[in-house]
Amino acid sequence: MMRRMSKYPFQSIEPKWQQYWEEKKTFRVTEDPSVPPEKRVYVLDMFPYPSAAGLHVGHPEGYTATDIYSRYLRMNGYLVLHPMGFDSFGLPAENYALQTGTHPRDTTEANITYFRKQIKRLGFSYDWDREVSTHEPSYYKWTQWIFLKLYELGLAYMEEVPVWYCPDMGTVLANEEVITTPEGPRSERGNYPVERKPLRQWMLRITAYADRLLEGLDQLDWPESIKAMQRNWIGRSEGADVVFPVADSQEQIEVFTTRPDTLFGATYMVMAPEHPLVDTVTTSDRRSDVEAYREKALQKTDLERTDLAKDKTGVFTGGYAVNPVNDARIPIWIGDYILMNYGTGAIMAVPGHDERDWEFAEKFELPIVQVVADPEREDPDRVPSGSLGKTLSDGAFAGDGVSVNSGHFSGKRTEDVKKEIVEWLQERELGRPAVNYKLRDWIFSRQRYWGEPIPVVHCGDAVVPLPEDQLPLTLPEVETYKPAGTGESPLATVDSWVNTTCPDGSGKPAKRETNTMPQWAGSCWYYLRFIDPHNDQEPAARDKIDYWMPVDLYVGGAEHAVLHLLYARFWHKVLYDIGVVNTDEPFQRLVNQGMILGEDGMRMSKSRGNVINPDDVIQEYGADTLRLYEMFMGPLEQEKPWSTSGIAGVHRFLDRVWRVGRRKLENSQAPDQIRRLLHKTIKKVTEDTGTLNFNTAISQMMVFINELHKQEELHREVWEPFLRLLGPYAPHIAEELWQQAGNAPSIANQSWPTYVQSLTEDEEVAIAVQVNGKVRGEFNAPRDADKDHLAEEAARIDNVKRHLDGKTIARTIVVPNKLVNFVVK
RNA sequence: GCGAGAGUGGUGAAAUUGGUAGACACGCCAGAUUUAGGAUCUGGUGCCCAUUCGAGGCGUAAGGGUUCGAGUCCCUUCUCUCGCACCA
Repeated sequence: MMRRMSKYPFQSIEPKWQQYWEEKKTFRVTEDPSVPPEKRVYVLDMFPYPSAAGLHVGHPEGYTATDIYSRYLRMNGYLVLHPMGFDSFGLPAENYALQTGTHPRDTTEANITYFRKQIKRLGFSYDWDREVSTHEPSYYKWTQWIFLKLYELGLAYMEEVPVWYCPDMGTVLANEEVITTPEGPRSERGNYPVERKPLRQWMLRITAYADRLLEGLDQLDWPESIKAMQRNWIGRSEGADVVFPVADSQEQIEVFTTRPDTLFGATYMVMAPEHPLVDTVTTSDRRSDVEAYREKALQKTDLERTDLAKDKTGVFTGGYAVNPVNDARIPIWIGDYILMNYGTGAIMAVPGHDERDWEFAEKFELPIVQVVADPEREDPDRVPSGSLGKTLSDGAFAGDGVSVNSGHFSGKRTEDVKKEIVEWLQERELGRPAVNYKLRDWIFSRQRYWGEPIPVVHCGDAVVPLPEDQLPLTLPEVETYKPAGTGESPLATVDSWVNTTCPDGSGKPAKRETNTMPQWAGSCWYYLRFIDPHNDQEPAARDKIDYWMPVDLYVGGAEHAVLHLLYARFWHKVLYDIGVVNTDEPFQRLVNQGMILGEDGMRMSKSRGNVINPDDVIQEYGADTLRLYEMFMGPLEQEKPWSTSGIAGVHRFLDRVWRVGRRKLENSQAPDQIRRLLHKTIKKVTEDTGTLNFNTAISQMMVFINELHKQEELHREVWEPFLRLLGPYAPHIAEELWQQAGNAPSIANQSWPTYVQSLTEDEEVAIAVQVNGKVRGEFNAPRDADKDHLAEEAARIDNVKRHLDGKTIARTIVVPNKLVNFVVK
């Protein structure tokens, strides 16, 4: 590799200023009551999991963005809370322990040390006195405390549920941690096969907050896509529960439907194979078929019940139900496309107006009846009652229309029928309005070692929460990190820890809960701990929470769109309800930084060999270059590929800044043109920094430096404001040049430069001249020259004359300071 | 299929309320300086013609519309990315 001949000694400048900031605690922030609320800002990064691989180039992207913004705000007189910490519980450290026997704490803390060092090398303006790590007992004491609150509120409970179990990891995973792959369901982390298994688990009743989680989204300044994903995940749907009596029986089957208006078209029912009434409705002659199907379906849950769903399957139970609106006897089937854990686990099938039911009915030759007509395709009054109308000529019609073949509801619009039919059912106690959610309760326990122990004790069959004064319940040392093999965590093997006495005062022997919390737990509330990181009386003091919350800007990757951001919102709302926090939502504004791809435009990965290591970049070009380059690549939110020559270009800019800065500073007035350019630059950089459009701000600074570079002299009156603009972006070189200009550090404490509007506008402007909308010439005119004058001037241009020659001017449009357009015939 | 977003030079990208498309940077070409250079400096660079002078044509995924004027507004179509995916 060739030696770089840089004249710009970033190798010595950067450590110098990092040390300065650290020693002087330049970025420490304390709550100052004299700062008015609108001048207090909380700027937060998603804290990292300290992996063994160290920082990747994606980390500095978001971190640089918030750093620039924070520095910019400080220079504008804001008090900025800008902390950093580590999400330090998690599976990789435990897997490593499994292989090597190294305590996860040792691995984790070594990784944190390395991460912190790497992050500091980028010169971010964090208040490091507020650093927290979720694995520290002083932190997870309060994670456990919040769990106890959830338990008290009935929001944490135990239940035997079919859960995703991963034999390779010996643990249970949340639905959200399981992904569908061509090989079947797999763990999101590690890509291990997983299977369904009923196990007793801790659950959090997030569904109780479904509506509030949904409604809360409206007031948030978040990307639409993230809000849409959360709405979709919550999956609220309104409809009705309807009761179908089972024929010749006292039993009844309840179904959930979003289309009560199609009730007259329900020609059969389908229940999930696991439905408790299957046995009851099945007739003896159908029993063996039903049993066999059920068996198969239950096995299939281990595989992809959803993936095999392309071809619908099911069997007839032999039983019949009665359609409550028309007393029709309709057959009851079971089919695995009906999920037990949504709605009531049974449906009324309306094949005419539901594609899935249509498919099923076609396959098993079940009757299809049309009960809605599409007025755009046919006249509702002429729909035949015995056969299907035009609306159903190419399959089910699931849209809204006008009811037909529906007794006295016929002729009315879908929307109205929905309402009226539910009222009709309600009067007869055959149904009621109902709401369902796709959102399920959150499976909260993990059979792992490296997580927060769940602070409860099992006294016989009773679950007794640990008293608060016994928190934190710390992790014991263990011999082995292997799961117990019984579906229990490694903690189950530590008798001395598991066996305890019941905290109810009876002193009876009892056993500790051996499950631990998922990694999401610690990250659900870390933003609150940053506010008061050393408080040993409560998670954070309420007055400090009042001072800072909510988070004004939260920046991180879109991969946390649903999980982390939904869980954190849930906890926050609970904390709001019990008075711990002052706001209903934690993160007012969210920005997702786009992923940085490899030079080949592909996702960076070791196997592709396209990984860029930030350490190498800093080594070769310096932290300021890395920061500036990542911001210059393109809009923050956008995905963008790395470019090695692109970073060299940005480095060239800083080199040039440095070389310009070597000139002797003149205290005389700068040329008018330079002063004007400075003011334009201040304006552009101010606006773009405030709106996080860092790429265009940088490009304006480049324009300025390119111009200064052409000059012989350097004037203090333009140089110092420029350095202050550069400061948030490339803080090390800015500090150094600021000092070299004879100023006392730190530039970070300087005020942001202001511009004079009149100086951002040139006295002379270029006016484009168009004939019929095509540019035919250009001339200079004084700013704000009057319209008639501009039109006259424009018409004098030779080329314009040629195009006007022999034609009549029908209209002349003059846009002041911009253009003149002659419309000719 | 549903939901969200995006299509602009060889590349990353700019472009107030509709007002000179391509700022800035990379790459490339030519030149200067240099023992050398992924150094530095100067000039050029959307495409097609002409190439000596621009009084030229075409250009923002495709087609249509509104307008004196459209990357920007409206309609239709296509492509791509991301998310969800039998949720009744």
